[in-house]
Amino acid sequence: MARQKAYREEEVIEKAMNLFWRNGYETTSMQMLEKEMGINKFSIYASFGNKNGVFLESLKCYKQKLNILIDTLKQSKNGVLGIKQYFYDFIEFAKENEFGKGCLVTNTANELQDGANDAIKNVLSTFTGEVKQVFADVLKQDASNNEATIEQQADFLIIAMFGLASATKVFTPTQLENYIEHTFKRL
Amino acid sequence: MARQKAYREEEVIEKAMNLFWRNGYETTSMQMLEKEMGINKFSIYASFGNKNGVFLESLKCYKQKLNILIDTLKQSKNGVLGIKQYFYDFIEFAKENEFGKGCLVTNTANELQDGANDAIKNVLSTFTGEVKQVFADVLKQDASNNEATIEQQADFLIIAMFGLASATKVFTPTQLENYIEHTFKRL
DNA sequence: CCTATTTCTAAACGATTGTTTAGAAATAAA
DNA sequence: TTTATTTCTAAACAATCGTTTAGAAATAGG
Repeated sequence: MARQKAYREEEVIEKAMNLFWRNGYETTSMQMLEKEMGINKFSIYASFGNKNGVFLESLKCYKQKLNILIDTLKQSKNGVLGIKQYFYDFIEFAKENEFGKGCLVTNTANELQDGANDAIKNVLSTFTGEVKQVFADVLKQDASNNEATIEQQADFLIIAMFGLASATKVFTPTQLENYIEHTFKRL
Repeated sequence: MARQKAYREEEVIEKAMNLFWRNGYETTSMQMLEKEMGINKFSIYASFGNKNGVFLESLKCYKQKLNILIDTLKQSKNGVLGIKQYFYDFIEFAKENEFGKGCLVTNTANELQDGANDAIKNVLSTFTGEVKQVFADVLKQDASNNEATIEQQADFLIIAMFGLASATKVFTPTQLENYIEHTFKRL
């Protein structure tokens, strides 16, 4: 063998993920990634193939971080109140300054065009489906919900969550709180 | 005087607007604008200054189109049901193929970074404020609503609308309908 | 018709994009 | 210490970005 890497891939990919999270895919250039990750373009390409590869690994990294919130939701026994708490937890998770930076997945969905990379599209739809399933499982805790209403409520909540994620980038904390309270008022 | 323009600015800006609406600001290049608007780069710069100028005019054009829906809402006498109808009207307004293309304003808000153009930022916040005010005015039709609840409901609805606009790009018509029905169920 | 003025064509501008590459620096194994 | 292999630096790649410009084409007023 020979010379050894001067960086750990899990460490630099987390820095890349934060850059994509704040700036989006297109706005984040290889030059910015070089600077933020602290390694040369050569090393980036050697480790991740290309910009798309860096992004796909960043999505994995993001999912790991979000899974902490989702696991908390899975373990909650408060039914729909657990989901409400997840909404609040997400706001904290996405907080940057006064406003938030949204969700890396929904940000990407918003930015994505029709001709976008299929691998990325797959990650996005898989991700959304998984979260919706967790919502549905939690809603099942209330035995009075039949299958059809659970499906409808889960669909409603995943779109509400999608909207909230985008809203964190533009609306004030008070407005977001107001939104969550109204969303769960009669659910 | 001398040679006359071979195009009408209101016509070409509508084509530009549709391009921005479908593709976003960054993804839309001057080359694409040239092709879609049917005029040369020179003419674009002569008429609108630069890419940002084209975009600002496109936002005005978009607002004119959306104002038709908003005027309908203003004239409705059904209280919150008028707003619900506005939500449905918007989905139709944003429809492209199976999915929608969102709202040019909210798409831009999602795409925008902190360092973005101030003129654009102003248009966005002004626009959001105006729509929220229309929501509030309509909610006042129900005399049982006091000022505080009107403010809260208007805030809730503007975020719900913001989320719906983004959601049209990703979720199916059935899911969107489900979302609207749940949103207005107990309002 | 001539001239002044404007629009249009088409090429080029410098900067930046994502990606590649040649060669120096480093290090494990012989 | 030499050698083989890998990482790293730094420069360059072609393509595209938004923008500018020189000159041809067109036309209203003299």
